[in-house]
Amino acid sequence: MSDDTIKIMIIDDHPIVRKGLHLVIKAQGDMEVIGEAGSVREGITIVQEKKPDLIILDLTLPDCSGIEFIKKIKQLSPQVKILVLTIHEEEDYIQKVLLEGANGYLLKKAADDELILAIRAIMRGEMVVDSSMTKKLWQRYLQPAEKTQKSKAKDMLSKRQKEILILVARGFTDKQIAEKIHVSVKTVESHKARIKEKLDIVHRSEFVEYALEHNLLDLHG
Amino acid sequence: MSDDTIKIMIIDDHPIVRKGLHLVIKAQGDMEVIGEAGSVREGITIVQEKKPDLIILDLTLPDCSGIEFIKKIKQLSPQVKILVLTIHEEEDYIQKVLLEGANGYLLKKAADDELILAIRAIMRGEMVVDSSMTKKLWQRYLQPAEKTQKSKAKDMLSKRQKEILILVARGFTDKQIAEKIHVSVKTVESHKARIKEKLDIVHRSEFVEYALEHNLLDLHG
DNA sequence: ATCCCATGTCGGGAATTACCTGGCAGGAAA
DNA sequence: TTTCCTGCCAGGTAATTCCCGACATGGGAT
Repeated sequence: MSDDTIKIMIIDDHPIVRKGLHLVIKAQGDMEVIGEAGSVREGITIVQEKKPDLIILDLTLPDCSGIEFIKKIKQLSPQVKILVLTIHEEEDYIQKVLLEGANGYLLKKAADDELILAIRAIMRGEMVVDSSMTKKLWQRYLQPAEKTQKSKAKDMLSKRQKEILILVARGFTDKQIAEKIHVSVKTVESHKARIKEKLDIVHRSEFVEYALEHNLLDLHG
Repeated sequence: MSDDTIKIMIIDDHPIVRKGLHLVIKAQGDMEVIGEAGSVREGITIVQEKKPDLIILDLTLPDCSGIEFIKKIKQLSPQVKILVLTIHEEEDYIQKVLLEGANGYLLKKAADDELILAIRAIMRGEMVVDSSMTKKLWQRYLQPAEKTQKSKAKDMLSKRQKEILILVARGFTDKQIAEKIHVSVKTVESHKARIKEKLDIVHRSEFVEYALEHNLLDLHG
């Protein structure tokens, strides 16, 4: 801790990517990879043991979402810097990630020297966001309440509503949904009605569109 | 060409992954990376100039599908080996890729020494498939006609049927679809009925499921 | 040449589903 | 405490989908 070597830890479920990052970092004189992990479980253990200065984190981990991980890490050791490195260009992710306390958000399509620059910037206390994402960020924040509210609507939907939104988008009828969640068809209908009101939508296809845009579908039960 | 160094080219749109691969390969004594590209256009040019022995190819490229690329390369220089390295675990991909003449299919979650082993195996003339995919392959080929036909059904669906399948999955009503493609509601209905028969499905949700499994949705018009 | 069959195009009428209006209870927020 | 939001539910009506058909066309097999 006394020397100024930056202790870095890599969490990514693709060994090849880990290796690449490892080698890129090792090529720098003042950085050192002190741990690698392919899952959240491993990750947390190693973080506690090795106490890295900075964690390079891929969001799509097998056991749980990277966002949960950020939350946990920031609880355990708030001083550790987190650089998210991902393929996701969706706006939702970056907002959540930054709100959870990540210090940087870089896309995997970034060049490797961008990564090094980002690490140094973060260690100086700056926040780094991939340039191709900043445009989207600006759009989001410069937009007046109107659309912004809709964008935030996912968070405004209750758990139940989000649940039903997804089931509708997956093509289930109200009846099927009612059976799935053990309520009457009428209840499902009124939930749907309120979702429609909130999101200002009319057609079923807009449920799908919304779910698609917010990555609520993606192959699973 | 006279010495036995394996000349490798990397095509992947993530520079960090490229770097990683590059460094992993360079660490071997008998391999050399003679070119990198982040897109198909670049890729083809470099292949023609540098004449690599083996191409490591990511399927998700910005300008066009990796499958098209394989086709082109195999036309231009049939002797070049192609190792597909991807995150896609879907069965569809691997089948197409191998049919197009790829010599290997590895997932990015593979370890880096697996990659090296794969390269050597391919250069010996073997075919390499990621172990986590082989199970799926077996399932596919061991299954009697019944389900296999369903798997192949996507190709068996007519253009019109596929078009309608997607629209249904996107949540449009028959009426809306009819307007979109300028036919009567009744026509849409009979198309749907025939799709259902072919795919042996009953509910709308199965349209969505099918479309999701076959990557027919993914954010676009 | 002829038959077969998948495809693309339609209807009528029945069955199912979704929508609108309205109500009620409980909890959180103001 | 009052208001707002949520989750729950019904009746009646409108819309959608399903199940029976139909017919013309064009490619493949016999």
